[in-house]
Amino acid sequence: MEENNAAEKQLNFLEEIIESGLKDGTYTSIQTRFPPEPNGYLHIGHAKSICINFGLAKKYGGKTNLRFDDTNPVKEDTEYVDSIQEDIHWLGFDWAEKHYASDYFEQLYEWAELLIQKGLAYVDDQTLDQIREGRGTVTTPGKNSPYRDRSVEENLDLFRRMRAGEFPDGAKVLRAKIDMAHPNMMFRDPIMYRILHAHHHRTGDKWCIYPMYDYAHGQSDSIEHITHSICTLEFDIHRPLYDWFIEQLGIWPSHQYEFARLNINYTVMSKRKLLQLVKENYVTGWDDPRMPTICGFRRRGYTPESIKAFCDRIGVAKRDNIIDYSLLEFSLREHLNKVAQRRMAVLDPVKVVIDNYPEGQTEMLTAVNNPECEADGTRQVPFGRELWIEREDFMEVAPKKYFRMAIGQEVRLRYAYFVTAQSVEKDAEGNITCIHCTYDPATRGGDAPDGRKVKGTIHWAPDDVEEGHTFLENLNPNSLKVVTAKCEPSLGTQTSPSAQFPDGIERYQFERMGYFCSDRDSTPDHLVFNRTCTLKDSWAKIK
RNA sequence: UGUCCUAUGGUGUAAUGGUAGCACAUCAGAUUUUGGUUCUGCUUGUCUAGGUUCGAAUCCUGGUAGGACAACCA
Repeated sequence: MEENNAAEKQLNFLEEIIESGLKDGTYTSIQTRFPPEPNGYLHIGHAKSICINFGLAKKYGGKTNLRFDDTNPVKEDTEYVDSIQEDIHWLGFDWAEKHYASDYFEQLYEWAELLIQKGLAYVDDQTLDQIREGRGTVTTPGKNSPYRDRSVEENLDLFRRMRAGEFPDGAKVLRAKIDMAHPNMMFRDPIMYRILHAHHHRTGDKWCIYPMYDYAHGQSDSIEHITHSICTLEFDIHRPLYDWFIEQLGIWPSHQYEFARLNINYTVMSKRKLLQLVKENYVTGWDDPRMPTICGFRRRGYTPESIKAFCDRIGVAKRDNIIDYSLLEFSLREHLNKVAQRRMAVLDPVKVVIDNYPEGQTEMLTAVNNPECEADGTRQVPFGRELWIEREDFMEVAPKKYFRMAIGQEVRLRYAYFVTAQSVEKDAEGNITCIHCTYDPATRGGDAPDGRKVKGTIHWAPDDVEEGHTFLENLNPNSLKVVTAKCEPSLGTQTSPSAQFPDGIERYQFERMGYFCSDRDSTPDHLVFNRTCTLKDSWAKIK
């Protein structure tokens, strides 16, 4: 008990902040939010943020809102708002309230007029380049705009006319009046509104001025009484401005906290780059199984549980990090090992003939569905004189420590018999086309009554009259590899997915080969599986 | 030659002035009708130089290294 308490005491820095605020009465419950911009699909990095925001609220009995940060109509689309909601639900989270920053446009506008009246905002007529130049650099101060000292009346009039659509895009902006020499660039009269005659996915053509992130985010948090506005490190420098708007407006004070974003080695985690992969057709879509998007991982066969377990393991801190991809795979295998039923499929088949097995005979053998879950029971697999094994499971001459099939080396065909290879047939190029074996009828099921052992057990698939009716889409990190495989018939007859997978995606372990899931392109006549990941392979290291 | 953030094994993450722990990875062994799973064990770490203290990963100062900020993006 004490040990458990000690373990629970190991809090991340956000949990510490929350607990101390709860303890000193700063707030009695917490409110978080997940604030995606609907300009792309969610990726594994967003999963971390989702787990933090929803997870923290759940842990401390608070609530989490979903808020679309839709302040830039030219990049946003309803396709993205739909996919984002689907992905959050698939991960197993649900929001207390759903909002859009665009719901607050009117309020934001009124607050902008208030700031103008307080002499804290002005309309600037400078061009984009002039503004950029006037801002200075990180090491040199900026210069005041010649329009900086317009009267409150003139600013109000101009701003209203901006809203009324009297000016073209880029003609004017509304700026906060702070300090053009401030060492934090964010304070050098940041732009609050720009003119954009663009159709918004929710507000249509109602507006032609749109607020900038810095002018919208904190106030949106404030409106929703977000106690902990959690974002990534690059917004750290925005926090003083976030606080400034809230203070000048005198509104409910939300507070922002920053954590280090997720990086995974070998993994592209930039929305912009992922968009490019899709737009330029390097991949088949946002849900291409090679994409690190949530829908990509879903199609690839990852489970929500494994992604959440991963997010749990990586922790939350403020230092930059690069997580080993192997940690993601570990979390995946950990879950799938427990719940995925086993099947046998031969991805790179070579023919085997058991010469002393009666011609024309077939028999049914019993195979365990999941050794990790007895309740999953068993299934029957047809066995006959001719069958298929993996090409890499045979060598004419076995090197040291090679325990698979070789001439004269007895191996077990899983759940079937001990067999010994005797000879091979080859084609003109010298490729093996058929392996001739003998079997020991006394070893039915895979055990020898005389107690003798074999070093290796290999999987196999029965000979199939319908040539190549099963396909496998086999995923490599950098390429799409499609192979035609042989598999046991039970795979084709599966009609209802395991209760373990409420998302309706069938997932299996193909013994000794890896975890695979049915692809949405799969049909009863033409099964398509995606390889989710391989099994750990200690033989590959020995080789 | 600015402001801010960060620095603990290979990778992450704890230790909140008192024995540097956990996970992944790696390596070795045991078990195994999956070279899977499971189990056991090993190796590897406080950026640096001072200071405070009985005692510093932790507090202070300087250095070094990495990162963020100069969109009318979020």
